[in-house]
Amino acid sequence: MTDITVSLIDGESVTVPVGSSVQDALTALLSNKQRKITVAAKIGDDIADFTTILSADTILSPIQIGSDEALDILRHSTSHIMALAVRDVFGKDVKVAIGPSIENGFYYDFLRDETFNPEDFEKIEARMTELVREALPFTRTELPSADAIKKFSDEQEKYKVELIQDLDTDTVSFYQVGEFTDLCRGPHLPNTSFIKAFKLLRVAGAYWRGDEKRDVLQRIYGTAFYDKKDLKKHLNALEEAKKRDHRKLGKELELFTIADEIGPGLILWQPKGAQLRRLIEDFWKDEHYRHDYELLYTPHIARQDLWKTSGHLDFYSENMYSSMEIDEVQYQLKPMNCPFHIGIYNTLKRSYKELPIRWCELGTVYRYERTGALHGLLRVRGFTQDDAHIFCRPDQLEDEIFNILDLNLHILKSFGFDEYDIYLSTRPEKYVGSDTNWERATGALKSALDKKGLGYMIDPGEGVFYGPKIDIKIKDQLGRSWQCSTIQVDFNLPERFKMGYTGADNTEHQPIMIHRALMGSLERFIGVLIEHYAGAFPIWFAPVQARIMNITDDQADYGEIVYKELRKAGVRVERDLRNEKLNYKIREAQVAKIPYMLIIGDKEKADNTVTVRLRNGENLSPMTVPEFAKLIADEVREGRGY
RNA sequence: GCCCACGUAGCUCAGUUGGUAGAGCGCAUCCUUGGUAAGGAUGAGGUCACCGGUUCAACUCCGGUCGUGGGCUCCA
Repeated sequence: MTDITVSLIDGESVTVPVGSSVQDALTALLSNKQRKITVAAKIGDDIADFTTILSADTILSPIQIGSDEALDILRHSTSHIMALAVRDVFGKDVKVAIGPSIENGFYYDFLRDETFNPEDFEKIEARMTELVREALPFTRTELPSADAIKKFSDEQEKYKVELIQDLDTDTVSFYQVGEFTDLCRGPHLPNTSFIKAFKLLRVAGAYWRGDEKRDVLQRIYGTAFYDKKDLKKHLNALEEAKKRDHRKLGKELELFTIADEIGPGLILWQPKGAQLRRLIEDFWKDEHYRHDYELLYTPHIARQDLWKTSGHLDFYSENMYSSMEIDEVQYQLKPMNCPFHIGIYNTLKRSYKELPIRWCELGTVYRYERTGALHGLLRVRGFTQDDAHIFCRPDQLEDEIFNILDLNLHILKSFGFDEYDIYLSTRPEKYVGSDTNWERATGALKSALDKKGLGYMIDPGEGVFYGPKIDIKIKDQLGRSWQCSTIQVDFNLPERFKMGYTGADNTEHQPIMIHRALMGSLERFIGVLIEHYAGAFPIWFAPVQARIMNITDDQADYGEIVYKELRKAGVRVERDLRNEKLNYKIREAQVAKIPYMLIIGDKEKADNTVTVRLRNGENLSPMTVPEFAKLIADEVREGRGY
């Protein structure tokens, strides 16, 4: 038997006998102690199965522990182990569906009459630990599809039967670990001993194949790592995210509330939340003015006919609230602001010289969301979009998109977001508008992104039926992504509302319309801001910038004077002049995440100063009230950018 | 909407096998006047989400309604 030499991606090579598999090559590799432990390998772009027979010209790239791919393989394998453990503990009456790896973990869907509870988790985890300790190998086999269907029919595994039927291939592969043989493409770990750390996290209902008309399965979520430290780190991150939950902080910091008697998905802004929102709105309006936008206000309801013309009644009615009758005419609550802006456009005959027109509005809209979809500030039924519509000529489109991106990134950056995932969505199967227009618009979006130097991913066919769009997801301090900004080209509404302008050639043309929201909605954006800053907002938009606290009652009168002076100077200041110990007052201010604590005792009163404590515990030397007001003003100017 | 869990004082939560409720924080009053993360005492707060049923008796058991949370988008 002759040997073959398999090249490795890094230029090395390994020699194995003819007929060897990937596993043999990996084993040979592992004997070289210099290399890190490998859990799988890739041939080209495909993850190679261990049983794949190698040829001499194969280029193998080993997947090292620590890579994202290795984590996927680990988690997918752990889901098999969990399924095996579940059936060991609860019997084969538990039917299995699918068990993929997902971001940060894995799940497996089961059909079982009783529900899984936390005590069950302990039993399952205990059994999993035993299985891991046994270092059970994962072995691959293949069967003709017909035989596989028979096998699973005999075992009454109807989900597996359906999966194979839908695959429509001649043969299917299986992986066996212990007693559990699962339909699976692989790849898997060499054996279970690679699973060093795992944890089951929660159980939730999930429809078979995501279809709400089909069986509801029980989905057990878990996560796994190659190292116990990584698991601990991940669990700590989950804890940290919990602490930052905007619903929890919103209550603790008295920012907003949602009341049963008022209704789900309807936000009540408390004074501090309202202040926070006002500061954001003011900044937004100022920035739009500086970027040559005009501000609009429009009503919350409109005649139903408007929504017929716009087409919303045809394609959006399930998200709209039912109509109300006023003077025998039907009116409906607005789910979008666009038709109103168009209404303003259409009140005058427009010339090409007027374009582009840039109109913005903080427009409050109402949309029906299913109760199960509601979530704090992030998904609500009444919300305020930071909306704008730009009406322009085709030759202006690219510049306008560029300007929007410019303003968009500037605003996001001002709030501390400078990492983004950008998606460009192209023409879907069903669409309106000419192919030429679509191509031109998509090209304009692309070149604006390129000019701005922004990397982006293409979401093919994910555009809205009326035009292509750019979506921007921002990343918060914990690295989580949030969809906020959207920029959409629209060929539909200008047509439906018969919008026009007179061109230089004295004939009528149709303007292009751009919809865009940068923060998405104030509700969502503030929700994300709360989590991003964990409630400790920068000075320039912190609802409270400073709190005055006296040491004894003797300085209460001085505290009042300082309070009035700072308030006049425009500082957002509170006073805590209660008969309490300083320690106690500092603790409360600290919990409330107040940026500056102004401490006044006899010394400060005599010198006409305040002692400044920062929320990080640091102290500044005493300063006069005007000095402190200037410090705040400077910091605000720096944060706002001017 | 669907599945599971949950709903007790303003907040965070206890409440054993059915016998109409507790703690801490907060709040009020008093004592204390204390220099950088909780001083002490006393007291007031509850139709146990709502509606109905079982029972001599329901916060507790059963049914319904409303609301909240985790999911239902990642597809061998």
